[in-house]
Amino acid sequence: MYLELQLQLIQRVRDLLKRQYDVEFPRIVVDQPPNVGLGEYALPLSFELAKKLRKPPRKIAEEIVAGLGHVPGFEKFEVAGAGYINARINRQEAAKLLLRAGVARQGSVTGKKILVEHTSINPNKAAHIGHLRNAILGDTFVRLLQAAGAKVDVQNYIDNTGVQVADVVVGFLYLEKKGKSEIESLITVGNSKQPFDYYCWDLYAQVSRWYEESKENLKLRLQTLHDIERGGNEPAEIARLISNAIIRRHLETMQRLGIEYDFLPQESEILHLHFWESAFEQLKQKGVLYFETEGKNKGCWVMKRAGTKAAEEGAKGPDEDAKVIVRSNNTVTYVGKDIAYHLWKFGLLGRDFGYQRFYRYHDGRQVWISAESGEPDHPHFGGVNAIYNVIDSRQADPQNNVIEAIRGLGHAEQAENYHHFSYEMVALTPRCAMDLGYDVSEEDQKRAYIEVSGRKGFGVKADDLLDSLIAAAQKEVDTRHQEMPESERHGIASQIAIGALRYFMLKFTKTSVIAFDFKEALSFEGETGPYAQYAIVRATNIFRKAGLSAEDILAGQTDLRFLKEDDELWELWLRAGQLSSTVEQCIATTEPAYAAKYAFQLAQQFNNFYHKHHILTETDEEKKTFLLTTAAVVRRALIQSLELMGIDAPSVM
RNA sequence: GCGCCCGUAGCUCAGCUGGAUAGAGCGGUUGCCUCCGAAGCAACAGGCCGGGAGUUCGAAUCUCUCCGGGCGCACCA
Repeated sequence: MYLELQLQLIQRVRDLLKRQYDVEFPRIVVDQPPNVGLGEYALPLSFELAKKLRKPPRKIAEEIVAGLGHVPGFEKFEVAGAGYINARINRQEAAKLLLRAGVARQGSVTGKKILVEHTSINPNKAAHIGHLRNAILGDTFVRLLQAAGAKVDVQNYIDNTGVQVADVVVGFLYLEKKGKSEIESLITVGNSKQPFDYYCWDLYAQVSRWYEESKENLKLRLQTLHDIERGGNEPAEIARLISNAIIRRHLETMQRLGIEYDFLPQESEILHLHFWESAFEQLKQKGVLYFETEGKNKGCWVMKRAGTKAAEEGAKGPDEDAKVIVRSNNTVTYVGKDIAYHLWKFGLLGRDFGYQRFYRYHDGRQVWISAESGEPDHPHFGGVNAIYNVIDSRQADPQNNVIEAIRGLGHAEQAENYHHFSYEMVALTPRCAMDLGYDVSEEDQKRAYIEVSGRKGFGVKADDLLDSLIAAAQKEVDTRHQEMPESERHGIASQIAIGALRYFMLKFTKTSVIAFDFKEALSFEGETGPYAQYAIVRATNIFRKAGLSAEDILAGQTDLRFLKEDDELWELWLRAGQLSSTVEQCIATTEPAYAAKYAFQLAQQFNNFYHKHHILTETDEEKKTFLLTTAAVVRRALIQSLELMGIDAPSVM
């Protein structure tokens, strides 16, 4: 509701400026006045116009107000302060809009086909808190795009032929002397003391230490890596076995959080289906790559590194800054493979994966995985308008190189629609690390935070964290709902735990490093998911107690005149009406944290309202109906805002 | 050396496409459950917005510079 009116207002002002002053304003800034008593929109544009028109801002503001006349949906316009133009919404009309706020999405991404890649954990160990931030950010962004009317494919890239998988293969073959069948029995549920991804977590850390013992050990690593890349040998078969088992574990872990995928493209197929050869031809043809004949990169195919200045004509010597794409031994680097993969995403490669069914969710949704020869009947992936890669900020350089390669091939539009959804890492506070029993050097103890490291086996596993959260939530539920059957209490505890975890990962902006702290993450009070869930439960209880359904109340009649008289109540409605502007804001800035902020603030305002107005004992029937409608409108907006973040609204708490 | 990110209340963070009195949560102090559930509400205390200079009618927000912290810059992925 808020967004629609804002767009209408901007259009009217733009037309007026053109007509009255013959000026074009590319971007008209719209703020909100400090309090709703002054109106719902504030336009500071007269200040900027003052220079151009050589008139005092107040004078300009007055002229604009006079020129605007009546705008549908608005009550009036006023000049305030030194020259603000404040716009007042017609509250009753706006409220009617909000009451029947159907879906009718109309946003910047409506109808677009978008690919979001997230999670992309190396398939060699259990998922940890850093991976959770990635997956939760990605999944929430998917939900935001879908809410705005986009068609979204969710992909989880699997680097199944890289060093990390090779390391675990080395661990099994040379440290534990285990063969295929023994590994198979470790994978099979019931045959091992711990889940396979946990087992590999420890083995991976062990191998990393073992490498430091001798150069010989490192040789085995390289040899194993080459075997896996080539395929058709025992290490490669074991790698496939491990990778598939770990991917299943990751899918299960993420499923606990309500995170699902459509397609798992694997590096093995990018190699074996010769995606690179096709990309290489294009890159050579367009001159994006050139063969270096001197300097340190002699004998390699290289490209100009993104962000570096183009070498001037007279510059002597080779561009030592260049990024190597094909090594002098003719093998292709990671960025090279990534270029090919991203050409595929945009449908520019001229090749496709084979597809096989891999995993099926309870709701029937099917996850596909890449294969050399796939099933004949499969959905089509790739060939999208825009992509978002949820990848941590440390990979900004390689990501930019891929973008520049695509631009260099002449695909300027695709390069513009290639978004590196960059976020900062999750780290542990030294305190937290020591509590977990890790040895922390004196040097590290002085730091604000220590990076999580799979290689060192240093971190908090996703499943462990979720288990602790569920246990903590269940303790609370148990004391409040002794009458409930255990399974039901567990279900609610899970919803609360997921709410707490997902909200925790979303409340920080992407650019902020999360210094993980158990106390904060395990909290259900204050700015948390459960706080917002609790507000919904309170609203639900009102309707339950009154024997009414919130849906019926929304469909029924109510006297909206109270909105004219009470600024606080109107503010609540207004906030509820800002849900779609929040979605747009999140998408435009690729920042889901705004959705978290919005949900919390709305819940806060609702709790305030709940405390102030005792609805069920209200004696004025008209007022009572209106208050019930208010609760229903806010409840619906709260539920929708939590849905955007993948957080359920429990029936009770 | 070059590039990116961060520095706002005791702690953790919002606010940064310049705009009206700098916000929240936690922690601290103090109130509020015969009343729709207190996982809640209210109040108080707490800030040269890292330092300096500049642009502007106006700067936490933009520019420059310095200081402090983090992360990148492989013929690794």
